[in-house]
Amino acid sequence: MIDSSLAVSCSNCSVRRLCLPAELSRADIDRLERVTRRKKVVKAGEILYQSGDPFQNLYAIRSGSFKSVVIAADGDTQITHFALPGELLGLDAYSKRIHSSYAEALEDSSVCLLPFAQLELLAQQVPALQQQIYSIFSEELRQENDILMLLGKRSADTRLAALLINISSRYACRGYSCNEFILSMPRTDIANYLGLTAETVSRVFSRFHRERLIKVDGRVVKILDLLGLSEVAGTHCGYEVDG
Amino acid sequence: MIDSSLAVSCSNCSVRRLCLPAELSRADIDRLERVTRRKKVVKAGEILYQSGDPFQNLYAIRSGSFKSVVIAADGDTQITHFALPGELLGLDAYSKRIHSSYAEALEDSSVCLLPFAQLELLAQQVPALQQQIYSIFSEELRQENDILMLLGKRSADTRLAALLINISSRYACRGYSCNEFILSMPRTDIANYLGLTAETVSRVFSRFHRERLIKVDGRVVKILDLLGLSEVAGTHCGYEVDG
DNA sequence: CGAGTCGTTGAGAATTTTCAAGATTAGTGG
DNA sequence: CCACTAATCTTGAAAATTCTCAACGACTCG
Repeated sequence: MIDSSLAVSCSNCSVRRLCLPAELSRADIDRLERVTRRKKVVKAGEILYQSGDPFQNLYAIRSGSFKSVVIAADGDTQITHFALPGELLGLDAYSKRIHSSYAEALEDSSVCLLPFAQLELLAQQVPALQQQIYSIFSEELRQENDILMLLGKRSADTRLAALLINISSRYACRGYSCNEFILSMPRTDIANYLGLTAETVSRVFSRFHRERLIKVDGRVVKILDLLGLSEVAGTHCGYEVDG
Repeated sequence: MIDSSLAVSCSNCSVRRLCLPAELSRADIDRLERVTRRKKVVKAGEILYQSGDPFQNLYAIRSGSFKSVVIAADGDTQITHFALPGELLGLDAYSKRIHSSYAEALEDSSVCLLPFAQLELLAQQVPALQQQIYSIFSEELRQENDILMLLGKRSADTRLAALLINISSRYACRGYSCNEFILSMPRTDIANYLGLTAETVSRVFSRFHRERLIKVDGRVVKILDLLGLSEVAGTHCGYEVDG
């Protein structure tokens, strides 16, 4: 259960601001690190938390990736997020104290457990931490806007291009390569997420490949022409992409 | 600028929990109400805040409705939210201290201004208020999941049905009629939001009408067969609809 | 009253899905 | 290490859906 290797350094982590706020005293940092020390390994296909589970932790992804999935009344499932290394899972469960979606590892992954109750207590005593938590919530909402923008697109081309740029940018933010990466999710998951069929997703991948926008080999994607891809997407999806 | 009529009573407001937390002392409530007293009237088509504006307030909608719109790199616009009476606008701007979308009134509206800086200060002294703010952030994220679910649907029918149920449920939550309501946004806005064209939206409305799922007269919608509509939507979109 | 916006409907064009078959990859057990 | 099974991915062709372009009526606002 406990993983001692540090696949994602804390300095590249989305919760770095939370774990290592600049204005904390040494004593506060120690207290915080005591709270955020627990790690967990989740194998590909395993569930991190189930829909209906009580809310206890936030999860910071140290390595690997997850999908969050909501189950509809009729049993249909809808993928609502792909979570990448350095990102957070579970924030939406606070208000109801219950997870309304489940999170499944797309590959062997490792997460950092953040017990929210303890975090909350500490934040009451440390205003800087308080503000970090607001920031994280708010940033999460802002990134949702990028996703809504992506899903509001009408054509399959546009949506897939926007998704690729979105993922690329999110890797860039964490210091990973933004030109070449592995899509850890199967085509069916991408299709579900984008409101398309797996066949359409596959065809668009092939076409992008033929048009030399990207190089695709199974789940390995290399972006060859970011500008061209951006034009197809018609957006930067909210992320700044520098050279 | 200041509106003295109370179109939405505070007890029906989404921020009621924020404005009137149960565990506050009389003195704290007074302090809070001093902070949340300012109101603003926004006429149909007017902008509440512009993209790029500095973040200062949250806005609780007392009456009327808004759309939030993101402008893409290529000038394309994407509607990311419809905000109804009792709901909040602006939470996503906290982290960057700047609004990344603009909010436009869909009809003559009235909002309650919540200066976040002051709210934040007060929250540091009142843990109950702190938790309400987390709750509001988190609830906002959870509702985003409902929207992602809706946009992940593949057919126009399903998406529009899901949107109608979503809006109906949101009215129900605030104590308004969930069977009959006015869609304050034009068809083009619904289409933009759902990733469809206005013509398709119009056609689906007509079909739903013919199939006696709803009664449509321009922007007035009456739900005749909620169960049937839910079946088309394939989901309750996260809201419980009783009776 | 006239101009403009909004909503509806039709018909052909374009896109996407569906259904089906093969190719490739991944995982398993011998 | 190989063979075998299962899952994933790709591609094709026909069917279904949605979009585009166009026309027209209803409504609103100067």
